[in-house]
Amino acid sequence: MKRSKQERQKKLIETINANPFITDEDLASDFTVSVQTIRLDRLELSIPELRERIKHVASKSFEDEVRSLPLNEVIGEMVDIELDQRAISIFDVKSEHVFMRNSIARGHHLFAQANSLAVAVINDELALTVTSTLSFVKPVKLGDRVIAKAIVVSKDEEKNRTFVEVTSSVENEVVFSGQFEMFRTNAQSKGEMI
Amino acid sequence: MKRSKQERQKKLIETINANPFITDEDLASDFTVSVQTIRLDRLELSIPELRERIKHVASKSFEDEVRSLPLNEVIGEMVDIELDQRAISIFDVKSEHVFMRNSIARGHHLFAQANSLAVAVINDELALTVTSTLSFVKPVKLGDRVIAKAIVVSKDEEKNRTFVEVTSSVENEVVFSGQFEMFRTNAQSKGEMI
DNA sequence: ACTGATATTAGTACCAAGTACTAATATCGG
DNA sequence: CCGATATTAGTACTTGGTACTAATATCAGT
Repeated sequence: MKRSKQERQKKLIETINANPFITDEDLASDFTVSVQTIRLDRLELSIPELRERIKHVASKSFEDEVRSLPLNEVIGEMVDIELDQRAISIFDVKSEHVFMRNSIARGHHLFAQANSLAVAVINDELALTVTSTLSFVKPVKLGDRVIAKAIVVSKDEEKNRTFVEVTSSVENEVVFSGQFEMFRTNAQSKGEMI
Repeated sequence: MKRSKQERQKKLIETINANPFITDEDLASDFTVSVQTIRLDRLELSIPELRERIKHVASKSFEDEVRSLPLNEVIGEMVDIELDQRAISIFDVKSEHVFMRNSIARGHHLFAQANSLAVAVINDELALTVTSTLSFVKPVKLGDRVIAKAIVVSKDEEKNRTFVEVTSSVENEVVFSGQFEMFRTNAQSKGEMI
């Protein structure tokens, strides 16, 4: 069954990679060797102990959470905001945002940045996009830093509408612009609503 | 400094949520109480010990690893496509797509579904969105299944433009519609372009 | 068959970060 | 001032290890 040390160690790496949550004891019985052998193997291969492995996976995910959640809140990093007036955010185009073929950013990421900025600039409990008109002026490429500026251009208090204009640029060249008509629940709801 | 037990426990929850990697000892010195007090608190609040917390975070992330990526290709699941004619995709609204406050889907997810469908329906090497006009007709809620239909309405061969109309509905009720003007690199580029 | 090297196993002491439990003090509210 | 609640202290025990020493196995080559 068990071939050489090398072979065991190779499988050990695979096994631990597939399931970092396995203890030395379990590994030992899996490989039908002693716990000490497993520990010597880990030592030689410099594979950390269970608890360190788990911690690593956990902390990695904890950082990612910051990266993946923001798909909820504002897309891009908010650098300036004056509620009901204007807001600015920065969005760095990474490989996960572009078409493989040509490294051009997918439109919905630009929209997401602009739309979430339009939502954020509105000083209210709730803001929803009603309509919008977009213009993708110039392709945005991998590595570009997109700066989006949102400006509140007008309001229709009766209809609970706010009109926001967002312009995104890369190195001072406009790449995208959009007009957003936003619905807002207005300030009656000053009190907490659960 | 320290108010009541309740207050401490409330802050304890917050602290641990913010950083699950903290030990009882560190918590004790943070709150200037004994380690035992912290342990009693955790017991009462049924907060697991550090190692269990870490394990939880790690295993959660281990499963999630699949969910965070799909923002790349088509958003939603393509169920039908006839190139240059029409395409249909389904998108299930999950908790990561909605505003916490009211469980309404964020606009950019609906846009992303529609936009990626508009891109997909175009039978060409490359399709880019040039302009679009959107209408968010009705709020989409957590748990809704959004069906988007894209139809190619016209073409301007000279200008390399294709016009696509996308209508999204939930249970046969229209929730979103968008007109997309798409740019396409046309069929000269039959040969592979790297 | 014998030797030396390499590999494996066994065993001990120790650590971190706990649980579980008992018991002694503090602190507060009526 | 008394009793209840809260806090602290202390001990025994647990997991999943590290670090280290020492005893065996196993194998390869001469």
